[in-house]
Amino acid sequence: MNKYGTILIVDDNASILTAMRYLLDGTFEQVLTTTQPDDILKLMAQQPIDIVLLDMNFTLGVNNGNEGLFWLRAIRKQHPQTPVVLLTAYADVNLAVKGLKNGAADFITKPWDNDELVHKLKDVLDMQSEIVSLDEMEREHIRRTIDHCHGNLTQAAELLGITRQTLYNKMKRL
Amino acid sequence: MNKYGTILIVDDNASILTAMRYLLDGTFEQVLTTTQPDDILKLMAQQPIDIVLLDMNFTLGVNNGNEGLFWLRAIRKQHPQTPVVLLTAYADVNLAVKGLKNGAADFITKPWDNDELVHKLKDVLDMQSEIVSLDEMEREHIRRTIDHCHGNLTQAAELLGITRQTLYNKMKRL
DNA sequence: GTGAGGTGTCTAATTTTTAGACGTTCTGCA
DNA sequence: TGCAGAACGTCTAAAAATTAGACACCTCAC
Repeated sequence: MNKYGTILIVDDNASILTAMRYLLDGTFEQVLTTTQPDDILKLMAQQPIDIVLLDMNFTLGVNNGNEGLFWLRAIRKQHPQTPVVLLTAYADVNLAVKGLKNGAADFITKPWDNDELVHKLKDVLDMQSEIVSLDEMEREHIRRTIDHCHGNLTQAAELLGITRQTLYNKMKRL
Repeated sequence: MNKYGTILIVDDNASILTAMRYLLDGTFEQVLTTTQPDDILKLMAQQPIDIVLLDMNFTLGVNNGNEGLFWLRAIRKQHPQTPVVLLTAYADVNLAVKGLKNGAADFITKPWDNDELVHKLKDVLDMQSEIVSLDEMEREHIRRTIDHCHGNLTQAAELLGITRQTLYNKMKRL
């Protein structure tokens, strides 16, 4: 079975980290953990992290998840390509929704089901690893742009920063 | 004040449609409404729709929102670029979350606040209208791909479907 | 130490993009 | 209805980018 790279787990409860490490050791090549959210960006700068599992309920400071959202945004800002999965209390769906709208890839409620957790993490990584060719990306973006301009090719070309003729070329090539 | 194009509102309650039409007439150039979800794709095929406001609680058939999710998916499949905003019952956050994960742009709970509704719709449209140049999109995708390959340029070039030299060129041009 | 794989650089041929021009068609508006 | 501005479709020649292929160098695992 292929392993899934490096995961970083952030939770202020050390025993949860131990449980997680034990659970995920077989799935990931490397499992990093920290109780200090301040360490997140430092760790991510030191080495490539493939996914972050972030607890939203820090007992220190305000307990409304704002701190979790703060760190989520900080991670997203520095590493927009790294998926972040949230851990929230079972009741706190609202917070999870806020998290999703701030770019989290998914969320998991505590207490969690081990199999489901692993499955969700794998899903997220499988999803985001679909890197497409530059041509394919270009095609898709051109299609979106033309659609956005309701078919006005002149305007679409201008938005795309290319000449109208080049847009014709690219469309002909399909 | 610039108007925001065409909105399509889908709700099986005709009086809600009337209220919506009255509310949104000043904000949108054209307000289309229907009580028949079957009409959605037909209408969208006939003319460009800029945003869809979709009720999730159809009284006909099952009332667990599955029908709403079904239509959301149908819209997303045919028109992945058109934002869909969901209308759900106040209690039904779970359904809204499912909707967001199925590609909805946002959701609004019934009963709704008029100002908030208009504001959310505008937000969604302002957001998605950020079409970037082809170069910018290319840069971003290249950055993501290289990151995904942890810096292995040969592998990144192959994934992108271009030669290594071309990747060098594009990176030099920044 | 050696072989596989990645890097950085080069060349010459090919392809793409560009600016600019032209007449035609569409569209909004008076 | 007719007009003007905008978009369309097509063309040219010059400039720029991409390509395949080659070469020497590095470094890491075995």
